[in-house]
Amino acid sequence: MKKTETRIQKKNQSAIKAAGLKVFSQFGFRGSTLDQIATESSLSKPNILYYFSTKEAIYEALLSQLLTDWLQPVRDIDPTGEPVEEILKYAQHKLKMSRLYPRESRLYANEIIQGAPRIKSVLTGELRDVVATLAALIKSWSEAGLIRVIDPYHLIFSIWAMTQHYADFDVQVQAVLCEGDHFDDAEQYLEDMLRRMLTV
Amino acid sequence: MKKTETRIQKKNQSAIKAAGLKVFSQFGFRGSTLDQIATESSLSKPNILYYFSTKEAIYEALLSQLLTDWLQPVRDIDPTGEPVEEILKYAQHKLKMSRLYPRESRLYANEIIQGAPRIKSVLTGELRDVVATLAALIKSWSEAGLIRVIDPYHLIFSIWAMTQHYADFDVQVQAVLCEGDHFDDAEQYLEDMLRRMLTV
DNA sequence: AATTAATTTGACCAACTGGTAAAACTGACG
DNA sequence: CGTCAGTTTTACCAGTTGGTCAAATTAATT
Repeated sequence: MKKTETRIQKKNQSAIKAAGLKVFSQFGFRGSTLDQIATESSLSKPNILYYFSTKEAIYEALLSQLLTDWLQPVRDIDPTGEPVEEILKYAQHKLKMSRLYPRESRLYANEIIQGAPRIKSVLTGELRDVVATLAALIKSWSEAGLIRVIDPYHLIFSIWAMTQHYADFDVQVQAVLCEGDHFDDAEQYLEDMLRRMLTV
Repeated sequence: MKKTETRIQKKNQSAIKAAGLKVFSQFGFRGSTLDQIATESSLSKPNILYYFSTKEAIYEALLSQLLTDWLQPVRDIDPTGEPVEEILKYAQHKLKMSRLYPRESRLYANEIIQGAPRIKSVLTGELRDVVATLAALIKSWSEAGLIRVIDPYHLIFSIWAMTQHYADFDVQVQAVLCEGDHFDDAEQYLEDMLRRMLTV
């Protein structure tokens, strides 16, 4: 039963998490060091370990919060709404998250690429269920003739792949195109693609 | 002027590269250790350093070979061929590489996510040029009325994103769907999508 | 078989790793 | 002011890291 969270605690914990996000998202769990996080957060290493008992605790705090935010937009899809618009809205939300929180996206990408050792149970549990529900909804829409017949799972994968690409592969996008923000173009392209794929 | 490469040299160098690929693709450069590569290749650590002077040398040997293989399919696109089929063929080739060489894909993904510190010059050089040429070709096709008007760069990005997704995020795909090979379904989905996007 | 070149090993190192312990400091509150 | 929980620092540790070196072993050549 915790009640009092000092103002200092709040400040330092969020500073550590911000620094951890920066470091972990770039180098992955094993490639990151407490010293980097210490430098980045302007705190001493033992001081960090005063708030988080281990390096892993920081990483897992970040991951668990991430997973919550990650799945929410899927749950926000309205089964009674207009199908094409609902899917479009979801894709746009996902793209906006890539734009606003690219580090979170890269942190997640790193974890998955490394075989998801710390969140595999969430993937086969919560994630799988949420996606199964969404896939069933999409299938029911296409059976009702509201959208074109389409493999719901690969549709979802394509939305994930394309939206996250602009966060995870940002340096490549920046290298191929000129430097700058390309999310508006990406959104337009994505909308065009999804409308083409979904309208009967 | 090298000519004689011992049979032992060939065997060990390729064993080291195979082990390095396995380790680096999972943990990234900083998260991987020579000891892991040594164990994986069944060679002693000093023996590895007899063939590659540093850990970085192994990593860079892998990366440079990868970049060559990576860009070739783009160059193989025939400007005089049937546009939709050429683009489709390219996407299928890319997907097949994800299927056959997922580790290479993850190695590349790791490098890019980490900011591409060792290949940024290739990205803004060779890659950018090759992609610019392809984008110009696609644009000329759409101007000639052979394919629908479409942003060539984001088309390319969407192909990259979707094909690489099945290699890089394999654990997630396996978790959401049942275990098994989903590349055939992915290919079908991708073909459907590209035809919808490209046909006038 | 002898000699030479190529390969492998064991012992070692300095720098860095995650983490600990206790002392020293700080700030809120009676 | 005193006190005491909350916070920070200094010094430290054992294990791991990339890498070296010379000696020992093996393979190729004469």
